[in-house]
Amino acid sequence: MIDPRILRDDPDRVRASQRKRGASESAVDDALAADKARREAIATFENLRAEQKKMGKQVAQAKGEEKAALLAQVKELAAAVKEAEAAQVVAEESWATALKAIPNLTAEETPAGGEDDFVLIETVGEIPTFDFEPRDHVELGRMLGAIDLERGAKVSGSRFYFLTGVGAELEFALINLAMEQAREAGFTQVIAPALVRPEAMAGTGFLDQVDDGVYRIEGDDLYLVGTSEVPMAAYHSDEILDAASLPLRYAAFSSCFRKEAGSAGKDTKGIIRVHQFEKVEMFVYTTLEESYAEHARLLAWEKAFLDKLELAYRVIDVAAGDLGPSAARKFDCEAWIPTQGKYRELTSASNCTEFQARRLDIRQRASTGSTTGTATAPVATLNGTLTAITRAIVAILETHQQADGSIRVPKALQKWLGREVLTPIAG
RNA sequence: GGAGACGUCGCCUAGUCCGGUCUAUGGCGCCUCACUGCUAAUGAGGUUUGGGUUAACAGCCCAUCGAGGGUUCAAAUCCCUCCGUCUCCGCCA
Repeated sequence: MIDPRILRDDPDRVRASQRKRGASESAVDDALAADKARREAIATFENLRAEQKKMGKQVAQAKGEEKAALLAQVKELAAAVKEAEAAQVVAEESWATALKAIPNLTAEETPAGGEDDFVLIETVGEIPTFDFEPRDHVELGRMLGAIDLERGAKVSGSRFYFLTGVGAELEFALINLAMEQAREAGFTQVIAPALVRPEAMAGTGFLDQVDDGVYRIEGDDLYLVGTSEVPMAAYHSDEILDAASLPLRYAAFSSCFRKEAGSAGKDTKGIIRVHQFEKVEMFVYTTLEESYAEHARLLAWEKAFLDKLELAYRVIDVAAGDLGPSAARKFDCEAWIPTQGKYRELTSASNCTEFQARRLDIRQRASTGSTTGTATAPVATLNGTLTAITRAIVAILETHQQADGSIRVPKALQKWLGREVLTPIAG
């Protein structure tokens, strides 16, 4: 959620952000009104409660008739306190609801508008050309014995697949390469749970997507994560971190599950859009001040990884309307997919500033204490994909294919794959 | 899955049986100051978190004893539900 103080002191800034996203400006006025009502309810309750406490002490000391008289008096007060407290709870809840309806404030640099209003930051690598008709990843995967879509559908349904043989090997190689890079950059490697409680989902802003994006486990109040951003954001929830320990950098591996209910008919072929895949996600806790530089670093690490895969890609500054509720700014890296003739998202880096940290109550405290006490402040959270397996495989197969359907293995992957070329096993 | 024990303001801990003087005890750690060439030791003070009010990180007030309900004039303390930890049993990669 956004900083309630900014909402109160500078509502125009929030309105401007809403405009940029194409989101409702009246949400700002609703939240402001709710804030006012909340503070009034708090004042009413607290005054009554203070009086009740004072009288309670008199009751404890009084004896006999005096006590009986006080009791009768304070009983009435107790009813009023109860009522005021209930009113306060209601006011707090509607305030929280109104506040949570407002997505994160967008960064100044974030372009206004929707999906097509992104700003191109740079294009890297040369778009591959072929002196033969390139095959798509479905065909190549079949020839290599790497991707089994038919049996995926038979066993689990559409948008499922088996990675077999070199397909499975490719996944492990990509993960090893990603984790090697993460380790060298100082990240702590993590295997994260793929099932989380509703609070974790809500804290990262994904619970709203529960109908068309997120799987819920029937009978248990658990959700399958769509990204390890969820468990990693909730990892330090309800904690106060030592400022000296920041930044905390994690590289988390987990399976990711997505319903894709809203994307019927999109990417129905192959493994571009699937219900389950594995991913290595960078997740960073740092200060708000440092978050902007860290965002740039995450992007640099993503680019370094795509460079190792020897892919052609572009980097875009995603427009406000396409950010998702948590992010203030987001860079997508999109790799060229030859048979589609366009760039497709492979990785993505978001700066969520304090938005998630406020929801999940993750704060920092300066390590040098003083007598006047140390102030706490929400941390900033950022996330960036190091590698999302299925799309990485699509890009690698299609980009590095040769006329006979064999695949030239990028140098950095050779060490982990143990060979320089992947050879078809079937025509 | 069954039985039991437990959860107190960084860590440990008193308090819970028998509700009010709990404005939550003490120790450790940490912070500030004093003393001393420096450090250590010693002494004094401070040290949960959030919110309201406010010019204020001053003062005052409210909440907070795992979380949420309930009983009561009054709950760390009594009752219920949930979460978590530990021990034993059963099952199982």
